[in-house]
Amino acid sequence: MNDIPAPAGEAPARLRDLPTWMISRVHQRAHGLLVEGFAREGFRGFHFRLLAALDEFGPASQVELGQRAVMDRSDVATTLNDLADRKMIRRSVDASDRRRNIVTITSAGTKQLASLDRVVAGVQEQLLSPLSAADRTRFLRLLARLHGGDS
Amino acid sequence: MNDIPAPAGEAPARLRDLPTWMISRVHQRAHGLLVEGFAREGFRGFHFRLLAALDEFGPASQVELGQRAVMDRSDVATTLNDLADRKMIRRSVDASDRRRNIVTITSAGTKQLASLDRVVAGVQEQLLSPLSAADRTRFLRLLARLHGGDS
DNA sequence: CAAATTTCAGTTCCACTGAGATGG
DNA sequence: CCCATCTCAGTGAAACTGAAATTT
Repeated sequence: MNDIPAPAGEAPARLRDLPTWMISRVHQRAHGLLVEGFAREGFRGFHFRLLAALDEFGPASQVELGQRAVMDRSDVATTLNDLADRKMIRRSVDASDRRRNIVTITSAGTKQLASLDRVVAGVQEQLLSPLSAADRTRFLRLLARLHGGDS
Repeated sequence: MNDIPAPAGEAPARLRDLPTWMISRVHQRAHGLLVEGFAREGFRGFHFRLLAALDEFGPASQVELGQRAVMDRSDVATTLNDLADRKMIRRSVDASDRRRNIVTITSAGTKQLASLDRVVAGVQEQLLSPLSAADRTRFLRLLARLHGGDS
């Protein structure tokens, strides 16, 4: 995914010092750690996102889940198929609108989510490890202001 | 690339508050702005990265360029083909090792690079616009410490 | 009949891999 | 003979698109 080891400090200053470049590099690293962590448990980020949305907001339609977890409708469908196979979610038809599936997290799903939560927490720790607790707070506050600015 | 409008504040707190999530969102936004900006000039990020590396380090082999610009050898080859078609770089065989191409930026390339520099600067400004000058400095300093921690 | 939801197949885009060609 | 470099075709993953099936 575009990360060649790149002996530190070799990139042109023109790139190296760009905010967008640094953000991109940090993202690459975070992404890699997450993929690796999830894979160790046999999952992917999409699984986590959907389980987290279900856990936090309760049963929901697939469209709603897609909005919550910021996922394409198509990826929601295939990821839910996968989660259903593993008995971590259950689908039932919405009685009040039979076009709709109501997706519910199972207890196995809740249990797995707790385990993935630990993976995710470990990655945050790993990623932020160069910063002191106070600096992490400062960094995250600033990051939140950038992030909040998205539409 | 995974960005569905997502009415603000809908994501689960479990995701929304994660450093990795915020970084990912900021990266998506930055990436989108860059792609859009480069496209307006008829280029892509790869073009900019290679031109910047050439401008900063002078003529180089393709392998070297790949390391500088953090690009796959294959992407280097095809992107250079493109830049050569547009007369922005020139390839010549290294006399001391005829397996090697020496890639040189042309004056047209230098001129185009200046124009892409303006695009890139505009994106940095846009991305960081929610922060004051002082906060930008703080943010970038912290970001650099995370970024530097990569191997 | 028009609109919404889910699903599936197909497309597109991107990055990487493997191997051939050239040369040291 | 083996290694390095460049190139290109092919592979695989990821996300999106279009359309069918179902129901409102």
